[in-house]
Amino acid sequence: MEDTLAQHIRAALAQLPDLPAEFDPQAVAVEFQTPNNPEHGDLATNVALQLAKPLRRAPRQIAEAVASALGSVEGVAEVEVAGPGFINVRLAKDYVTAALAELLGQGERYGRVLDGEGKTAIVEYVSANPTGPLTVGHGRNAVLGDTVANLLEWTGYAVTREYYFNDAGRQMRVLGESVRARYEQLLNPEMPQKTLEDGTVVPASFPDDGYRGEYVADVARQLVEAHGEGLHEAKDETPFKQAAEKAVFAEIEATLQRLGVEMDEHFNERTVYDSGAVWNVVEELTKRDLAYEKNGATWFATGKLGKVETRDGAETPKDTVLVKATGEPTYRLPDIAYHLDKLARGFDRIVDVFGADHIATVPDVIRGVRVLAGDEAADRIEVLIYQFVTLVRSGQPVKMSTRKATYVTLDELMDEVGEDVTRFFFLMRSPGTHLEFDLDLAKEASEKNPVFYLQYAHARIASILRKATDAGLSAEGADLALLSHESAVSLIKELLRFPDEIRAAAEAMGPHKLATYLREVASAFSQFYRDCRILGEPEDVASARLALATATRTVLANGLAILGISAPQEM
RNA sequence: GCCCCUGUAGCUCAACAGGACAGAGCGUCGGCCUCCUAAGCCGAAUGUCCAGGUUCGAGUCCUGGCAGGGGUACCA
Repeated sequence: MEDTLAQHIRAALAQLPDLPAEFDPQAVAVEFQTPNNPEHGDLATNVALQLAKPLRRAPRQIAEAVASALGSVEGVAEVEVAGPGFINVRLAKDYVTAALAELLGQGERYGRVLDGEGKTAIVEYVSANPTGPLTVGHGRNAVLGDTVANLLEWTGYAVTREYYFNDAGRQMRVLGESVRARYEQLLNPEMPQKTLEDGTVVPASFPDDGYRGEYVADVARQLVEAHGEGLHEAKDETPFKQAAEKAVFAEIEATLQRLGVEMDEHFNERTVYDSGAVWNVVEELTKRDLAYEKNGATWFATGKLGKVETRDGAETPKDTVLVKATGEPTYRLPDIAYHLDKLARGFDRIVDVFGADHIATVPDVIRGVRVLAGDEAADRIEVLIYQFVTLVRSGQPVKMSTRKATYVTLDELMDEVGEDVTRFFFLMRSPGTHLEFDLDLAKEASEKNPVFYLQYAHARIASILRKATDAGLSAEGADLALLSHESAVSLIKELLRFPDEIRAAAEAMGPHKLATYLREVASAFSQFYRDCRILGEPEDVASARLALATATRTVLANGLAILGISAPQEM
């Protein structure tokens, strides 16, 4: 519809007298919005206002000319010029009912759009190293990534969900050492102990920055059961590390499954070492004179690529370390190789979901990719940065650290508030805003959580449909033109926005937009429910209203499916 | 110091690539169940951090402050 109107508008513009020579009506971008004030019609455009300056004439004058050309467009009931020059369009009733019939026909496919048809996308998310259970912070990442992946699927993309991890770094070594210390302690409870700065009492061989979570001792216990003292002679922490990795990954997997997150691929960072891709990056950069040795380390000449450091108002080029003097690469190097790998796999869109602490590192990776694979390739990478989650308990912020075990796990959160609430809580806010998670509120007030509002509306409709079926009513062949009540009409219009809302949420990578929209749908339904009874009405009216209820359930169910939240039949 | 993100109702957050009187939830106050789920509906109150600027029009863009978070590492 919007495209049709846009074409008519361009045609009308072309008919205006005395157009400036450089003005091309076909090039005009015509934007429509759905006004928040119903008095302003169903669709509104501000083209006349936008064009006032280039056309050098009054906006209302342009608007009048355009408006008069839209009146005859099929499906348009009324066109008016309002305010400073807005063109407001009201849709014809039969256009609206025809669209509703179309919606009903599509059923569980309703809302799918074809923007990405035939294209592929990869979304990398979670990507927690196996050093401990997933925490609330990982939860935001997991749920955001998963939902963005869903949105891309609904917009036509074939999506791969990938979990990137590193089990070879320093963190893992410390974890292995932590397990070993606990293991030794189990074998010899009398062994010397020490007290860490936070008061924890640990075996003397426990690393000062070791992992203190209970799961570390659990792994140690399992090792004692399986091997007895057999590992006592191990020459390094390797067997302990491997046991820990296995146990932690199993737990992570279970947590994700519970959250409704299922990955397609797990990508081990080691892959880009084993294939030599990492050293290839260094070599290629060196060839281009963009990498060099200094003080025993290998540097990426990001300074030549525009990276600067500002101090006291003076800008100086800033290079970046790729390989430390110890021979150990920094994470940027494998990250570049990993992104080249994703590009080589041919994805049209490459989405990374990162916490705010990655903001500074992203540009380095992009620079590397740009140099080695070109602009087109680099532009295929999109990074969704989300701000941190602040946990609040008893009105106090909780400092979280996996090492110190002062974290709240995702499992604990789900135990307390449920999986649906957990997902919704992470999705209802824009990724760019800090998320304050008040545990007490989430626990105590979980019944008041907005997610129940959506689920309630769905359950209510399901109940009505059951009763209607029992009463022998059917929506089949309903005369939708009978839906004339104001509440019914605005509900229909709300439902018709669904595909656009999905597109908007996908483009912005902002699932919260969909969450907000679904609330509006539920609200519109509640009003319809209040004003228009179904059971007990004359059969033709009941049938039409039943069709509208069915359509509403479709939108709620499809929307909740995208958000990964259950749509209950009863509550 | 410098860079990035954020600052909207008592609290937590929306506001669709600047658009027409800034919207929800929770909380507060007041109404509504002889009728399909009251986990609901209806009504009331409270407002864009501060100072400039651009624009027909600014919560949205620019400049300068102030506040919170994150970066600025041969940690991830």
